[in-house]
Amino acid sequence: MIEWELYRSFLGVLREGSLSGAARVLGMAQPTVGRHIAALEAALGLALFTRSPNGLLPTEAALALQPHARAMESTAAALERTAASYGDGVRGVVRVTASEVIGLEVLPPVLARLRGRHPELRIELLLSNEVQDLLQREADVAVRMARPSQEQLVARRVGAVELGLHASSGYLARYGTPASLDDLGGHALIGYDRPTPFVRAGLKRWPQFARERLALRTDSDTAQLALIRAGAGIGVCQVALARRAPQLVRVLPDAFSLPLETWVTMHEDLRDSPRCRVTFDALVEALAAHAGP
Amino acid sequence: MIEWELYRSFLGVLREGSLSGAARVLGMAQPTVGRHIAALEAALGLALFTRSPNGLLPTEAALALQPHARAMESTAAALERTAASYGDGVRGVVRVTASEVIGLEVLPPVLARLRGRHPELRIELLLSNEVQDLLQREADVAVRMARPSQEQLVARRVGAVELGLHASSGYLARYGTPASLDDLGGHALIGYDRPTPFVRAGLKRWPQFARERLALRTDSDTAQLALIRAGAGIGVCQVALARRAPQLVRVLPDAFSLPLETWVTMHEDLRDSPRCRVTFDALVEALAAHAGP
DNA sequence: TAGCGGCTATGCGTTTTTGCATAACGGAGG
DNA sequence: CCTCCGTTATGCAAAAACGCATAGCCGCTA
Repeated sequence: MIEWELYRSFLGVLREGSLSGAARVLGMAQPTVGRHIAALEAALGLALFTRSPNGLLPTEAALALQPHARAMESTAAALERTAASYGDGVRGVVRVTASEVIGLEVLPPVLARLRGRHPELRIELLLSNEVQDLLQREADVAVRMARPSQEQLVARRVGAVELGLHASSGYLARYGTPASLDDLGGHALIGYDRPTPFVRAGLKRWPQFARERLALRTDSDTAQLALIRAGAGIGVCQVALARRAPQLVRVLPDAFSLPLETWVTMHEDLRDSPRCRVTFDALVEALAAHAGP
Repeated sequence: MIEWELYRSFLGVLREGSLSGAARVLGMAQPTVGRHIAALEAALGLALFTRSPNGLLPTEAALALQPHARAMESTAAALERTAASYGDGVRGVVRVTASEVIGLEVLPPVLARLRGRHPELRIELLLSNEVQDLLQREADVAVRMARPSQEQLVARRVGAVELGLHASSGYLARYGTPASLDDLGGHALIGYDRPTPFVRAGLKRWPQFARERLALRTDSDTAQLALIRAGAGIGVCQVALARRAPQLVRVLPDAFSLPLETWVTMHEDLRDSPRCRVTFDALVEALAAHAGP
């Protein structure tokens, strides 16, 4: 029987690339980590690393085992969070996931207010457009732009976030305001570099934003927003965000409008966890105010 | 940081219901397991079991944590099997999953022959109609009645297994042979108790097998087969199987025929593992012979 | 070329963990 | 009512794991 502790050291070495580095991260001594790796190699009957004076190089086998070890790690973390949710009182850690734009532009004041009311609450923000797996407890509460498909989730629709074309007043003063979608051809357009399925769907309705016609391409929504604000061109961003920035002007509001249904979700088992419930409610309230009906 | 070893003891106690029982299974001393549980409770900050003189009773929290711990366990097992697949030579363990009928009626001689050729090969048979997750390595090689949807799988179509209506010659001699589907109403029909999606689809074409019209209901395919063989009535089974049993007669072959595409699949990473490859090839060959074109 | 900073590997004393033996307790059965 | 079999909890000695200190190796830099 192989001790599960060995997998931890294995992961540490894999990440840090050396026994010493892993020992630092894991809070153990370097000989201990070395002995763990040796024990694991003996138990599995294969070489996991090739020793070298400036670190350990993982073998092909080690790389094949890495996903499993990482899965164990994230499962252990999920277990601990589940356990933590059984504690009562609004305290402890809540992992919140949202898109980058929401996380940077909308959540900070909400979370600040929330922590003002509950100082013992700790919040971990996971900003990513990839959908985290709430069932596996990679996150506790999620803000998503799509109706959650899985059962076992508490999901609340908070309205629709409207996307629209925007530019800075400075840009429009210099290059003029387009009067129709056809006018966009002569403008500096901001859009995506590698199209996701979602973007591809949008391109069918507005082919003006095809990749080759763009003056500025980036897959970062926040970078697109920053570019629009800086007067670099015309791009898509949330109408509610643009309204708060005095220099931003909406362009062709009738010709370009894309409402995104917005949902706040969490695992149904967390319904009775005070810290998650409080966070969930705060997010629902804030996003309902931010999003349209 | 919580030691992962503690989760093992936790699982053991959860399964055995007592510290002593868990200690026996885990190969440790009972005080050790007791200390592990105490340490885990202290680390998580909640009670996992209520002690009683004849065992430990899991709390609600413990039951909530159980799935996570089980996930860690199966991941660890998957990791070990992946590691084992890196050893060369046709030796070691291969986990094969298939439906009960295939596993009981078709595989035994195949596996016996296979082990005759490779005595150091060990085989674990997982008989279940639930689709095991090959990506998570719950099994190494799978025989499935559906085209695998996931990528990363090596999948080989081996033909189609035909299902047909059958009864024993004894039954037909006593109660007569139905001449049409409508005649089935007067017969003792054998079918499913709780319909799965697959069964429900079949019911649309042959409503004669609706639940309330069945004389014998069981969700076990093998039990249905045994009932048909024993002359209990008319039911559905694989034509290829019935052909091998002298007392079985096919009924209404033109009115009832259901071909099931059959696939043998394994994880693509196992392609270079001799033991998995050999097993895969043997299954493909045997099932191609068993199934029709 | 000498020195420095990174790494791994090895001995050794100490701490921690484990297993054994045993006590204490409760229910089942004669 | 007493005994037996199962359980958990505790004390203590043995064993295992750990951390510290150090030796040795390599590459980089002055």
